[in-house]
Amino acid sequence: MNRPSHRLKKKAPAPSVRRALERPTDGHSRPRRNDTEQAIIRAATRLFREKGYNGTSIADLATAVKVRNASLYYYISSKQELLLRVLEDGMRGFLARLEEIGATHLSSREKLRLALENHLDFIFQRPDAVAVFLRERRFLESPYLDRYRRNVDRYDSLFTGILEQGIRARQFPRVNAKVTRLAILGMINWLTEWYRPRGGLSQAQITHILLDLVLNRLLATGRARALPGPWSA
Amino acid sequence: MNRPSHRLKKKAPAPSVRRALERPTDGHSRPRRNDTEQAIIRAATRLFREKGYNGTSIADLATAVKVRNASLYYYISSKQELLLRVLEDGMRGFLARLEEIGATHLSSREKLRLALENHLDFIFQRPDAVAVFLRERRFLESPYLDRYRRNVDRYDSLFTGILEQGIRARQFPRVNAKVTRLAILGMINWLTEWYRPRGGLSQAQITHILLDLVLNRLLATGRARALPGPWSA
DNA sequence: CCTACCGATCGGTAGG
DNA sequence: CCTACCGATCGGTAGG
Repeated sequence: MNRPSHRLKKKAPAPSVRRALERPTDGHSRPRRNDTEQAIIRAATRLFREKGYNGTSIADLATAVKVRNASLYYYISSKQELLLRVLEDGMRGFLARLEEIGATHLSSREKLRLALENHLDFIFQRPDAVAVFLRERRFLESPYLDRYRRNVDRYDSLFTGILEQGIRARQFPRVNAKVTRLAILGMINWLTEWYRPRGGLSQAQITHILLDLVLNRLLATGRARALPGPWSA
Repeated sequence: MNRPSHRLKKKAPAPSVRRALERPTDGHSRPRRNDTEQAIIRAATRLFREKGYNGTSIADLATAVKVRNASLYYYISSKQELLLRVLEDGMRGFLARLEEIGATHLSSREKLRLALENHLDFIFQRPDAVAVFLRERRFLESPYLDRYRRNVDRYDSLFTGILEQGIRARQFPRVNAKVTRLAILGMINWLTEWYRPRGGLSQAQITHILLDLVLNRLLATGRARALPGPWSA
């Protein structure tokens, strides 16, 4: 494959000029700093999911955002810091909602239902962010890791709290809390590996089936067994 | 940090010589080709799990195996081929056993129990291989990917077959087979993310709890509910 | 946000 | 299984 000739001749307009030419002249033209920052984080999220953190180069990201490699360092200080920001951006809303649920005075069963719905909604709405969280956070190193670990711990402890409270209150059967928590998270998180928007099942169907599996089967108390839903066969 | 001086002086013995000196002079000294090949594949499995495929360099691997970078290419033809061999090495025994189980004339419930035990045994015995299979196989490219895909498909279809047969035979409740299969695999595969040999639970305990969750709760028919085991609370 | 540039490392080859 | 070597790419910096 031939190199593009402007690599050699250095005659073609630089990206910023090209963008200005392509941009509609309707007034709200120049992207603000925050817009570009957000664009970088979202593009990185998508690329990190697709190619992995270590498989994504700064050049890949610059191409996706349509700036020069070096320009990215106007917005981020390192690739590690970018990973941190991708993770925090992805986690923020999710964790806030889980905190709310934990703070209500609903029954453990209702809390768990809401927590699982929150979890599933999030996977459907930001699948790339969740996949990066699950697969790539292990590549975060000190000092970024330390700052981030609290988020993960908080998430674990909120979830565990709901489950253990429910077991103590006899709203759930006397299962092993630790393994059951991890089993439930495994069921749910595994969605990021197989869910595709054009698959045979809608988001509502999948949510219904999984909630039924967890609440009415895995954690059935022997009393309240729901009827099978329309999609359960 | 200072470079080791032999980098500059080129006086220290080369690795092969050093190994010969360190080797006990008891007769069975020189490793055979197959031994070295196997050592490479096992070291790669461990490194790919620890650092990811893209995070592991040929130099990392050469260091682990104690040969020069270039020497690895006497045994493998490319990093991609190495990944393929790591995956095949990890999958072989597992798949063979699953085939055996599928070919028996046991009930679906018994087949599923054996399939899950096989799956769990494998995670406990070869955690690195399973983790690499789950996380890194997506980095396998054509033409290696094509050759490998059949293994994955076979594994899926064997597992699905057992579950669907059991649902048709009314040995399992009328759950959605696809989602339930993925939920069970998620529960089990998630083990690779959290199991640590020095954790609070033994392999036997975890196996017992997870089998109880799947067979007696998730797939309870309403008739046979096992008593809670000694570790279930 | 750009041009210009860099040392380190990457996977891999030639030839023995 | 080694020495010697390579072109490409890596994440990142200087200076504007």
